Amino acid sequence: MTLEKAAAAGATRSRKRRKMQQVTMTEVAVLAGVSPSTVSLFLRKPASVSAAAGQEIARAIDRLGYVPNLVAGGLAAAGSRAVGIVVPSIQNAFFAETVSTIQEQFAEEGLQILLGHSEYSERQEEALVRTALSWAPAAIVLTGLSHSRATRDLLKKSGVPVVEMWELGAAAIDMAVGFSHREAGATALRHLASKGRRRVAFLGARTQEDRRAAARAEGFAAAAQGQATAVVINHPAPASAEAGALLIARALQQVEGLDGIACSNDMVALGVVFECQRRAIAIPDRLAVVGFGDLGFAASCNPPLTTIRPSGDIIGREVARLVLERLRGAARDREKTVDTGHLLVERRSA
Amino acid sequence: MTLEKAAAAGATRSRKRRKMQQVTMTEVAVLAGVSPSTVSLFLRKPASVSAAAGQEIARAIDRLGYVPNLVAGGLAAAGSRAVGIVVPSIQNAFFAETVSTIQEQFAEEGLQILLGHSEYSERQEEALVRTALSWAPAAIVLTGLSHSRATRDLLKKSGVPVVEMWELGAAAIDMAVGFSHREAGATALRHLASKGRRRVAFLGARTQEDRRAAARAEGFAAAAQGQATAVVINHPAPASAEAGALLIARALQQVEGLDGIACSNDMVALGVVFECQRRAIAIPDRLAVVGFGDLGFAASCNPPLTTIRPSGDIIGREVARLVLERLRGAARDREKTVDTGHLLVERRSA
DNA sequence: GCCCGTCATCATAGCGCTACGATTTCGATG
DNA sequence: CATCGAAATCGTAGCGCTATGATGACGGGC
Repeated sequence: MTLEKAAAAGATRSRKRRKMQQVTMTEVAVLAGVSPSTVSLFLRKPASVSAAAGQEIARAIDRLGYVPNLVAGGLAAAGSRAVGIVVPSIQNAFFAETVSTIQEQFAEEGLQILLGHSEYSERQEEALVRTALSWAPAAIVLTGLSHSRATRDLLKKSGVPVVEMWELGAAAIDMAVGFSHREAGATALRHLASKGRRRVAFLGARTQEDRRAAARAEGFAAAAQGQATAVVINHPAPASAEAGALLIARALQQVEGLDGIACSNDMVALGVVFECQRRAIAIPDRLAVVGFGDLGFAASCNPPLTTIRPSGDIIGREVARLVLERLRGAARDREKTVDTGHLLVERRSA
Repeated sequence: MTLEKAAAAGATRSRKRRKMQQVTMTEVAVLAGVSPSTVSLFLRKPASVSAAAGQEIARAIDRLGYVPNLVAGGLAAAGSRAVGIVVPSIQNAFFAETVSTIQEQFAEEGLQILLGHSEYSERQEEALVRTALSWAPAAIVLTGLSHSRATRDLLKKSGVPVVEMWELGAAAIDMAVGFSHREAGATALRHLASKGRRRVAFLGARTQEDRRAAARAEGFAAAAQGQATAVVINHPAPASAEAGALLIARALQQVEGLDGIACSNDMVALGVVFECQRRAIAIPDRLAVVGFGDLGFAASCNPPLTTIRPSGDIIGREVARLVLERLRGAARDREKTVDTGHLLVERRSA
């Protein structure tokens, strides 16, 4: 009996867990001569701690090199200061710009970004959302409005703020920031038509997967009614200059007297420009070219590229703003969508 | 017995905390008819749970829509399944490719990426590392070998595995994957020299901040000794086609009889190509151009761009491999550095 | 001098999960 | 059929922090 008890006690005592931290908040508290609660309070709301105590705590933190443990904090507070972001591709300059802007805005607020890319697959997106939710994130940012049923359910059930970006038009899960790609496509068509182009083509890359590129193609085709003869030509590979060269070759072959081109991406337009140089097709005289994206090189091109600017940076800023406002307690139905529009940047190519 | 329980319940009663979770592991365990430990074990090492129990648990998870809480898991396990990655810029295609590859590799292992960009500032890098460490990450991946003293100290003290990528040459904190930029610069010079170019220039963007671009410039200049007259021209803005156009204009003005150019980035080379088209300077006949990066458009250019491929994807793969091996228990001194080298891709421009 | 409101600080009880060691189960063996 | 070892399962004690409600300290008004 007594033996057993002693043995049990001994067993319990020998139980050791590896700590993850060398310096904890408690140690800071001890050194500062306050309680851990006060240290925690100081870290979260410095204003509600007296100046004297605050100074003491700050000194102790500095002296000990204390690094707060957000994992423990997140558990205790029932929610972490991380935001999950899922984009189709990190390598796509559009999303890179947006993610970059969001990260900047968040860094100031101490929010971390959990990033994933889905390769335009709803299945992968779902897996990424699932992982992100495992982190009890403060919010989740997705690209576009098309998601698997399971993704939507998961998100709704979790109650986490959700922002869908880069697309507007269909119903959003929670909040949305973006613009209508249909309209952007229509803008391209109208611009070409205004330049007297009547036999035009839309060159798309990966439109089976990229619903937004597909929407631009649709908008382009729809706006052509009675204005011009429009065809849509697609390439299954990701947008690239190479795809552009291939697509323009096919367009030239397919459309007799082709005189205008809209591309789903400036990279594709760049390929068109290169291929036209090779074939000595004058841009814009014989062929007008409109891009999409207003990527860095668009202005330096020969000729400078007329393109549609989606303003990925503004999208990023607005996404960050919505998330931040929600975190600061804005009502769930405060502001649901932001239309960032699109801008036709007219240069020389069309 | 009953009284005690009641008393305890009474004391606790008024205290309420908001739960972060609707479905917990305990509920899964109850439904599956096993203990929480077994569920946890199943989730981490399915092989060490009997097939029958495993099936039951899987069914319960599915039925309840259970989403594991990695925040709690991370706290209990003294370390999370997140990896902090800091790159100078997400918008830079080099790093985008590497991060993209790393993310793919990690997704399969259930590792999350915490991403930040430092804008080439050691101060910002330090802040990002500090935040990342707050997440008790499984590893931290940094770009380059130059970091603030505080960053190095922080990292060393934390004991977290560190991989520095995209650069080799100086001492690494822990592990490193990359290549010598000095050598890459030398390769560019040697290639130009082999083509008989004797009056050459290196066009760099942002070399005060981008130490790697600076190293390429140095390697280029050093290799020129006795081979050619080399100058280095720099532009303070980030690499872009526009910068390329500006730089080549300055180079042409500065160097009489200029016949060879190496660029710190394919984007800069693209600007050079455009500007030369405008000025009717024949590439490569009058001016040979070597880029860096082998970005998507390099092969479609007019003329196709001779460039140096740094293999950002291979770097990403190797980074992921080193991290994964370390997590699986490889010794801290198992393998420290991986040289991914660089590859001259000869096309038509030089 | 007493009461009360305000502000700063504190003690405590978990957040949901995992590691550890203990315990049980079960087939194989002598 | 008892014995043993391996495999499967379980009970428990935290991981480090924050939210909550309680306590103390202080000052103004009566």
